[in-house]
Amino acid sequence: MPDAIPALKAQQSGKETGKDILSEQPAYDLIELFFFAYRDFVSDPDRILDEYGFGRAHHRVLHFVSRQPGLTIAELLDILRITKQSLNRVLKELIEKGFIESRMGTSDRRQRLLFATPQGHDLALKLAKLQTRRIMRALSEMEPEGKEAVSRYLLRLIDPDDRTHVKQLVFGSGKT
Amino acid sequence: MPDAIPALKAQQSGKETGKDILSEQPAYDLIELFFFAYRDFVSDPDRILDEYGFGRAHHRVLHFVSRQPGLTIAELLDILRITKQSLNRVLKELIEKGFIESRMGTSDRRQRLLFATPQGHDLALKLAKLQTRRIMRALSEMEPEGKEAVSRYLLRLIDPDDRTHVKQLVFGSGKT
DNA sequence: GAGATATGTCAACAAGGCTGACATAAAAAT
DNA sequence: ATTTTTATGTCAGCCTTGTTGACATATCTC
Repeated sequence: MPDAIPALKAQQSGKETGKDILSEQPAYDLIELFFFAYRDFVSDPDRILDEYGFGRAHHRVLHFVSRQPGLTIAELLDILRITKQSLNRVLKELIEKGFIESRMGTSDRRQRLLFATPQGHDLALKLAKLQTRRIMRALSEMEPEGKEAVSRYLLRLIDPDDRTHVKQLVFGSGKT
Repeated sequence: MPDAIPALKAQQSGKETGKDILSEQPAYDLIELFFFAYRDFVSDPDRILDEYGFGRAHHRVLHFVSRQPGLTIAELLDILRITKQSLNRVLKELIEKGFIESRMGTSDRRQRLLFATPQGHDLALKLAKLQTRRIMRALSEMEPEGKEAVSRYLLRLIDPDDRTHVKQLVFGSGKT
């Protein structure tokens, strides 16, 4: 990281007020690459979603419901970090159009358990494959350790409090 | 990548219709980690932006103008991929509040060259440092090759057509 | 039975995208 | 020199997706 070098020198030669110099020198490269990568990454599904009259909000909901059959509203809200009113708007549309089904909870009948219909699974898979194509292109020619590094990096960008939760969600159990 | 293994087996044992099996098996882990990481990454600056009456759109504009003094409207539009009307709304506010300055182009007087004011640079730096803290936390205990891998991965997620442009923007010249 | 919890819903609003139409000044082309 | 193209600005209205606040219902828990 070229940006860090002048900072390090400044610190070593003189005295700085900041606590940790390395964290004080902006990592412009990773900040900007993250922006551009995300910009392009989420744009792939847009065209397809459009055909169904859906947006990115629908995509997120459908994705997690498809991945976690039986997800409750509360769990989904915790994943997406939006209000129940916002969620309900898109969820309602997904249900009306037959992509998601809501069943009453068995142990707790106040809960709604969400399931993707076959149609819902199809669409979710289609979109996931599209994004996977981009990911595979980026991973190609990359060592397994490289993929490991990327995975660990992304995981550690997440708020520490959420990491175990996310790990469970993503990997199924609790490893890294 | 555990997801790819069953696919590979399916392909090797039988015959599939898809072109490339590896790209057909959803990389759920990287898809979801990317979502959660981005969610938390962009949330850091929000509180500070709020104090100034700004949103994420203002942040993006300010960031790139601060990083590239003399950026033109057209270049900014190309980076952000939004319409000029959308850009103008937030840009106007940034100029009115004294965070960005717009000067007439010298060689082409139709152009507006954008510059961050000292106040603008201060805010941009403050936000960049905040995000850098998260990045450094994620990179800690990571080998230099790990950081390299992350950087290359993000770069290669970007549309191929844009990569050289982004490289120039991010790294200053044209290396990788 | 009382209170807490999971969800649904109405209404209003804000941010930040979009389209379409039109205006101006300056550069470029003829 | 005139015409055309380009870079930007602006008005008006719309859409998606987020927000808050208030209130309703069913069900679980104590």
